[in-house]
This record gives sequence, C-alpha cells and structure tokens, in this order.
Amino acid sequence: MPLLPETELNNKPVKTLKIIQSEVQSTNRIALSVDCVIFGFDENKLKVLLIRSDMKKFQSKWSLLGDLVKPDEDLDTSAYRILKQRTGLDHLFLEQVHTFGSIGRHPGGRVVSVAYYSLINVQHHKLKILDNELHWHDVDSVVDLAFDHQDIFNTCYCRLQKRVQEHPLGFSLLPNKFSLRELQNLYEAILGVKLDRRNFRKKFFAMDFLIDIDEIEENVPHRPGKLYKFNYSKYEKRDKKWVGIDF
Amino acid sequence: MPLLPETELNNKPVKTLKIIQSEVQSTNRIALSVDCVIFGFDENKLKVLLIRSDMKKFQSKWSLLGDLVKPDEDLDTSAYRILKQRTGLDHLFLEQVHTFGSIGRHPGGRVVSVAYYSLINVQHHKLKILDNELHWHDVDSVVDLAFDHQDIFNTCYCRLQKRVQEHPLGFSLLPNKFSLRELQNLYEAILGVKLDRRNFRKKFFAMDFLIDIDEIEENVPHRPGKLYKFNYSKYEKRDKKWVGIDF
DNA sequence: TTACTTTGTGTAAGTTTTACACATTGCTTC
DNA sequence: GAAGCAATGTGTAAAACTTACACAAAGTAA
Repeated sequence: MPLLPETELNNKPVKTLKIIQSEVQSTNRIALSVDCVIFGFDENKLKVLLIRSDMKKFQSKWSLLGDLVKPDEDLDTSAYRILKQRTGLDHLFLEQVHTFGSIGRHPGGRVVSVAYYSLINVQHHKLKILDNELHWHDVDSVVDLAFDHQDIFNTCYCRLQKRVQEHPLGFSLLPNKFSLRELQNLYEAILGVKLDRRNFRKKFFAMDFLIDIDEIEENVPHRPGKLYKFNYSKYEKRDKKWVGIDF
Repeated sequence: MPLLPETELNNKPVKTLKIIQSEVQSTNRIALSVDCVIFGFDENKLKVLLIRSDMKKFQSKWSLLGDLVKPDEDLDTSAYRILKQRTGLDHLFLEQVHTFGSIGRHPGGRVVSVAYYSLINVQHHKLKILDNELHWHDVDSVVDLAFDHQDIFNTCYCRLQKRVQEHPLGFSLLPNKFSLRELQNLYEAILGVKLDRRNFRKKFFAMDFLIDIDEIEENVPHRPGKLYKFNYSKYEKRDKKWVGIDF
C-alpha cells in the first residue's frame, strides 16, 4: 500500500502534539458515565438489580447502577468498580453493549453513557444486600425507569437474549453445580419461551460441555436430578467455524 | 413494585439538579470522538476507506476517519457528519459497534472513541474522491494503523462478518441491481471462504427476498446472469423467532 | 462454426430438528 | 410400608435442512 505523495490537495496541515492536545482540551469535553444492567436468576425468574434514583426529578423512579467515569479510569475498570461497590462481588461476567449519547438524555447536562450488562449468581450476592435502596426486580416488571434507562435496559436485555444462545453465559447466573432442570428454567426465563425437555437435554449432552460430577440434588420433594458443572476449559479449546447465512 | 421507605440506610442524600449539574461540570469531563470504519466492495474485494494520519507522531500510518463529538451533537449525528464530509453520501448504513476508552489510547490526552462501521456502494462514491489523502485499502492489507485503530478496525470487521450472516446488510455494498454471482462474491469476500454456488442460490431463493427484475447483465464476456433487487419491504414484515441454542 | 466461460438447475445422502410417552426414582403422607 | 405424587431419565420416527456434486444452455470472442 504505497503512501501518497504530498500534494496541494493535502490541504490539511500535519498536526503537532501541541495542536492535538489543545483540541482535546478545549470546549469539546463531555461527561462520561457507565451504566450497568446487573442480571440475576432467582426463583426461576430473571431479575435485574435497580436502585432508587438519587435525583429529585426522578424521585419515584428506579434506575440502573451507574457513575461518572473518572478521568484516569478505563471504561471497563469503571464498570467493574460499580459492580464491586454495589454487589461486593469480583470477577463478574461483564460485557459492553452500547453507548447512549442523545443530547437531552440527562438533566444535569451533556452526559454520554456507556452501557454494560453483568451476570451474577444471586446465591453469592444475597448475603450482601446492605443498601436498602437496591432492589431485585423481575425483568417483566421493569417499566418506566429514570432517564433513558428503559432504553438501555431493553437494549441490554435483548443483547443477553441473543448472546446466551451463542455463548455459555448462562452458567454465570447459576450456582457452580446445577441440574439440567435449573439450566432449562434459566433459558426459558431469559428467552421467554417453553422448551421441550428431552430435546433440551439432548442438545446440551450433544454439545458435550457438561461435566457429570456424580452428585444429585438435595432437599427436593421429588426424585432428585443429577448435578453438572460447565466445562469451561473444554469450551475454550473448541474452534467453531460458523458460516450460516440466514435472515 | 413497592418503593422502599426512607430509612437511615438510605444514607445518600437526594440530589438536587444543582448538585447533579456541578458533578457533571467539574473535572469529570473527557473528550469524546467518533471513528468510522467505512467498508466498500470493489473488484471482488472488500475495502476500507482510510486516511493518512494528520498527527506528526503517526505520520507514516493510516488511520480511520474520525472527529471529536461536538458538545451539542448526538453520537449518531456525529458519525453521519463524518460520513457525509468524507464520502459526500447521505443515508448510509451505519451501526455503532463499541466504545474504546483505554487511558493511553490517544497521545493528545484522554479521548474516548465510539466506533461505528458503515457500508457504501463504491459506484456512487467513485466520482467523489477529491481528497487525495483518502484511500481504499483491501481489508487483508490493513495492518499497523495509527492509535488503537487496528483494534477498532478488527472489532468492526468481525462485527460485519457476523451481522452480514444474520441481516441483509450486504446489499448496501452492492449496486441496486445485482447478479447472484456478485452477491456470492460479496459474501465470499466478507467471510473469507468459498461457498458452493448451487447451495448459495438455493439458500437465497428459499429465503425469498430477491426480486427478479427481468433484466440481465450487460457487457459481460460470457452468458449474462439475471439481475435482482433486494425486497426490503418484505424483509421488514417478516417475523422471525430465533431460538437456537448452540455454542 | 468452434471454443470458451459462466449461468442455471436437481437429486441423493447425511445430518439436524422436532414431536412425542412411559418407566423409574425418591419423597410424602396415610 | 404401601400408595400416591412429582419430577427425572431415556429413544424413535418423521420432517426439515444441509451438503456434495455434474451437465446442458446461453452468450461472447475469435
């Protein structure tokens, strides 16, 4: 790929670091925030963790967990900081989804927000809800959030629905050891559909990423199911070509 | 969804607009930019439009087309502005992909960049390359871009490869009327694979979104193929359930 | 008219998906 | 401890889809 020669058509001057720096400084600066949609799975329902808005204007509304990004903080770092602060948990699944930047989206001025979603195992978290303003909501009952958080939530929920079909995210919402029934309930809750039990099992056994740990459920009032773990290391090694055009 | 009563655990004060505004003002502001990966399809190759870096530090490198987001400009608007400026074209396909915000990514200071990709019909654009610094590059030969643009490019290219299999994006890269051979060449170029000609046709005919416009190719040195248009309005009306768990 | 190149088409084999029912296990309760 | 309950665990046949593959027909070039 040859470089083009300098010509009179190259009418833009080469910029020195100084010029660039002053452009970056100037008035072109905008507040950046991160908002996290934190999903959990409890009592066979998909849940999302919300907080009461701390703004007078939205006092009766719920909102996502978020904060301004610090000037010396990576975006992902910022999202992890929020997760850690609010859930007490580390090493959570986290994925950036979309950046929301409509001019009027925030009453405090121009704030552009990078949306993430995260998946947590509610068992681990249960012990730690100290903050009375936090609340787990059924995803179905999430309506009319503060700011544009309803948009953000919807976008993240759709993303989760798509991703969970193509990647083994779901296991982050379950205990380490789970039964196939729990796994199926999870998929049904996320996707909002009923699945055939036999075909569901066949599918997962065929993928061959479940480890039979030779334990069974306890304290269930019926025949206990076998427990499994997800074989992450086998999953990592797989190489899947995926060419399948279909609209 | 009952609101929680105020308690002493609600230790955060409700914030007035003033407080919020001052938080948004303060030092927490960051420069925001948009970078566009503009794809084209020409001579059976997938191309990307690059510009020579305007920074001294990266003088010998190519970079994506981008600009700072103006304080009163939506993100998408900003991306469209860049597209319009650089290609002269309106109403292009555009999709936001990811936001890149590593601390050290830009030498001019903290700049967070929202990445988009766009698809253009090179026929329309050809007449308008006035700017000698712009250049179409084969995607295969894109290496060592300025800043973190190689990352951004890779991410957008992967996104395109995925999306083009699930949505009818590809047609934005082709002339309005196209032959099945052109369509297949496009898919092969984007995905980097060879596809079986008969099965490819069968697939598209089965999807039933191609309109046979009863014209044939001209000026080809062999039996001319039939030309088709994509039936967008039929596509919009389709409702596809898509439940297919597969890692 | 011949040679060349590319279009257009069908089928059989293999694979995947779907729909569907019954015996088994462990717990509960009577 | 027998009977009833509620869930687990398992297989098969039909349908749908995917793959591999070859030859006649159309138009161009010489």
